[in-house]
Amino acid sequence: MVYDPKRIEAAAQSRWNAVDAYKAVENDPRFPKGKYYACSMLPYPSGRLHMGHVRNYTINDMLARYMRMQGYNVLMPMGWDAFGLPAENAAMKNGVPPAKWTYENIAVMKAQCKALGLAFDWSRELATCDPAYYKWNQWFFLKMLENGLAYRKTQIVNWDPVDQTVLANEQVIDGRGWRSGAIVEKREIPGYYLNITKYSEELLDYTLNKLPGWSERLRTIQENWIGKSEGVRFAFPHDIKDASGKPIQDGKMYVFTTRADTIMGVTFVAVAPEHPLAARAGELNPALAPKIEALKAGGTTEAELAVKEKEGVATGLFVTHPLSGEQIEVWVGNYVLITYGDGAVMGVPAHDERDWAFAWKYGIDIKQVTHFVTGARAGSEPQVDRINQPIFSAYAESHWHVSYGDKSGAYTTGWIELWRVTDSNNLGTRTRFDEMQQCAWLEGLNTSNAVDVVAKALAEKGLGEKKTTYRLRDWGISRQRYWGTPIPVIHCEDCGVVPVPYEDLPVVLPEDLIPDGSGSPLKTDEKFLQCSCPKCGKPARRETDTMDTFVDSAWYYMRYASPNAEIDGKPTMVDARNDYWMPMDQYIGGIEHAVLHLLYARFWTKAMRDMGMLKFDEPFERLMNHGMLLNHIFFTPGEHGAKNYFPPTEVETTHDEKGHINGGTLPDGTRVEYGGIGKMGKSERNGVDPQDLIDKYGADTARLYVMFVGGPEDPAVWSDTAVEGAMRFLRRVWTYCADRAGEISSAGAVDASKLTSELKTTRFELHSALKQSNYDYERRQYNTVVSATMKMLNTLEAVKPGVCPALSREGASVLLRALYPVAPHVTCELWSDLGFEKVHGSLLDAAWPQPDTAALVRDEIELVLQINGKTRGAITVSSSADKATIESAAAAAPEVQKFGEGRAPKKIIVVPGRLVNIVV
RNA sequence: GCCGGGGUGGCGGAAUUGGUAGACGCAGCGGAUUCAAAAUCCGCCGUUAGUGAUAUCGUGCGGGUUCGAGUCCCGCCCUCGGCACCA
Repeated sequence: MVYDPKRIEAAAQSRWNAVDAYKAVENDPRFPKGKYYACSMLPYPSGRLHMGHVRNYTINDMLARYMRMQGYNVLMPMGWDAFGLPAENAAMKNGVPPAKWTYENIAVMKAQCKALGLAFDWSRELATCDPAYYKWNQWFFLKMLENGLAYRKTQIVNWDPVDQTVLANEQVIDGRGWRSGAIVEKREIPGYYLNITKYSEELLDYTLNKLPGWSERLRTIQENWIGKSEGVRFAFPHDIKDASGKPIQDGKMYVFTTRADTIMGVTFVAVAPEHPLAARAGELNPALAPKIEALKAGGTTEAELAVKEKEGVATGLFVTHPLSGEQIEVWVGNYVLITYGDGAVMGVPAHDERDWAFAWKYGIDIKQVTHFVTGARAGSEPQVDRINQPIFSAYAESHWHVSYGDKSGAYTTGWIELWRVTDSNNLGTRTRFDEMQQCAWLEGLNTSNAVDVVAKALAEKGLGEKKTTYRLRDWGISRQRYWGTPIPVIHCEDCGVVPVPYEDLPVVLPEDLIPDGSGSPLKTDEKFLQCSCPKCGKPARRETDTMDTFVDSAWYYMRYASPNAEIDGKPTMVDARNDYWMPMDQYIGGIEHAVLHLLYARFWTKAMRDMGMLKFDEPFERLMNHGMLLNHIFFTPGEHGAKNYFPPTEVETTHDEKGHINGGTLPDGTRVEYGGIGKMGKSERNGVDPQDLIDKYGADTARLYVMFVGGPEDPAVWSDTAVEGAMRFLRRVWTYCADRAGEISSAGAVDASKLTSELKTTRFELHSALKQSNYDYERRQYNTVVSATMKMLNTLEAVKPGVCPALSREGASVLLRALYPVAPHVTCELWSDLGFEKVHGSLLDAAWPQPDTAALVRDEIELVLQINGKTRGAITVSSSADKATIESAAAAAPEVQKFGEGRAPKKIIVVPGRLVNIVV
């Protein structure tokens, strides 16, 4: 019988279905080791699975099946991130309501998941567009309103003119909307915010110290995102008045700095073009207004890339230095951001790179107030008390280099905080002058002490204090979209904004609307809009904004853990089952969610905890980011630098003399260029449809291939021929078992004492491979797990049928179990065909095979023989040989004479079981 | 610029953490089978020299530690990812 994946896989899947094989139950007595919750990130139902999904879920599936055989009660659920923009776009294009499109996609993708044989517990499936789910988004939103964690405010927001919606900061990439790519505008709009910044410090603390199961890489990304910065916020007093005669900002221009120790070096202040002082300067001097306006242009868009040049204008307005009392001129600078801190900075050209560039350009004083002191090296310290432009030439004459940016050691013009080269032969080591001079009261202090002293001096004058700022902002969740969770509030002419009462939830989103591109159809849907005010009962209007879809994904994994939750007979968001499964033991998903989703989910968890709804601090114990799937890119040049892409399957590749791909030809002979390797995607047309793979080779081959191609976290390049190889291996497994079905199903246990030495070696190799497989399962290096199973088969095939049925039987039983998590269909089929099921029970719950330690012991072992650390041969000794025996055997080896040049051994190093090294 | 990964055959990658570098697979070459092809099976497959046994060099580059370095240390180069006019 030939290997027929279609038949085998359909049969296996229907058997699993019939017994509900993957349903997880809390405290299931079958599993003594307790729970294990392994979950993949919720997919968006875009139409069909792509290879990234296959990889993600196969990793998840291998882990789940392995852990179950280890005795854990495994939960592996699946659901759908079903709200969002693509459904609206598809609706517009096809004239079908988003709901219909979404549910149809879900049906297709669910069928594909089943075809892949993934061990999901479908009884916990959820779709975030289901009112039974999003009701709890609304419910918790109202709770947050009550607790002050959600609030409404008008703010300048990022407005995407194409998508007609507000974007979060993180959804703006290079000044453009993350989906539409349109240049983002600033708009004032009212909306709801969630107070994630309340948890900044806790989120950071856990990121840095309490998430050992997260990669360094991921924690760094989150740390940067939270962006903690400790410094001093203080004011420059002034009496600049607005048009009505009132002092602007109460006569205090605030700035934030991390280097308050350099405050005596301030020679100017710079404000953002949007700052009130800039606006006033424009009013007072109309000639300045257009120049200030021009500085805005460089703000958040192209200019960032194009114009690195610092630009500014002097305003002719002055503020007072809070400590020295000096008059300091206010400049407007294009490098000052209104969105960060107070939109103003103190300018210390001697000690800040940007300030230096700015001052250098406009001829502003540069006043140095700290310098490097090391004294650790011989040679005279440079005498510096004031930096002026000519200082560069002064430095040039000595061996003290002023080095900025240029690693060659040549000095270039640029900002100098006087990095001193400490060793002329070692240009990489730089030391920082770290003590104060010039200001007697700061003399001799290092940076951090000086900051404290300055902060104290400012505090005494009531002008400032130490302050910690974070880059993290509150999470704006209002979206001017239709296909999302309705925000449960009502607008009443008399009472204002009134929350929907809990008992009226959910506010159901009508599912039959079709957006036409002119904004949310909710705005014109009277059936949805009309309601009465919960407070006064008068006719009122519903809120038409819906929630950001990151709300949906912030807690879905807890709903998996407690579907249809209820407490005392009443429906709830989560229940005690959540505390059984959570926190999640292993979360698996793409690195693209490193900040957005993960940070929101962590925040949401902490908010629920603080409302007494759960008992843990963090949702995800361990996190794995599977690598991207890449493929070759081929194209022909089009007009205006555009490229016409061709799927790699249509291209016959050509190679250069080194064997590297350098292009290819299409079936019609057209020459195409090679565009290198890139992420599989629609735009480059280099994606591979998993359905084609399943149809052609079967799910087991598709799974085996994506696991074998590389480490789970590494990027992987697609290869057609490697897929053929995966299929070939499974066919050999099938053939091996089929050819020996008789001897395998009837044989008894191996009697090791009766094996020939050749068969002992075979058994040794089998159990060695098993040992490797188990080791690699534990560290989740699934590509070498596959290697190990291939070794097992290679070893077993070398013994002819009939030679040792007992060993064939043992081999098959080990191989099938080790291979099962990767290729569950074919192994389950063979497990049952060969009669193992009758003895050991279902493969799903069979005991994981352990190597026989006796089989791993050999009578004789080969030790590598090294002479002076170079491998020169090998010696064979008894495995029980002691050190002295090995040493004398090694010393007697002919290689010692040959390579030792007749000298007597000085030293012999024996590494047990590995090698012996003779030093002569 | 700062932070974090990573550089190993023609290719994907392995090396159980300092102990035979290149496991396993792909591609390639030679052979068997076949009327032929596919499929399958057997053998070879880092470099240089040699008919060969074998020797030589070899894990991005330059040093170092060690009996022994892909692995540890110092200094570079390249590459991927994150953050950033963040004050």
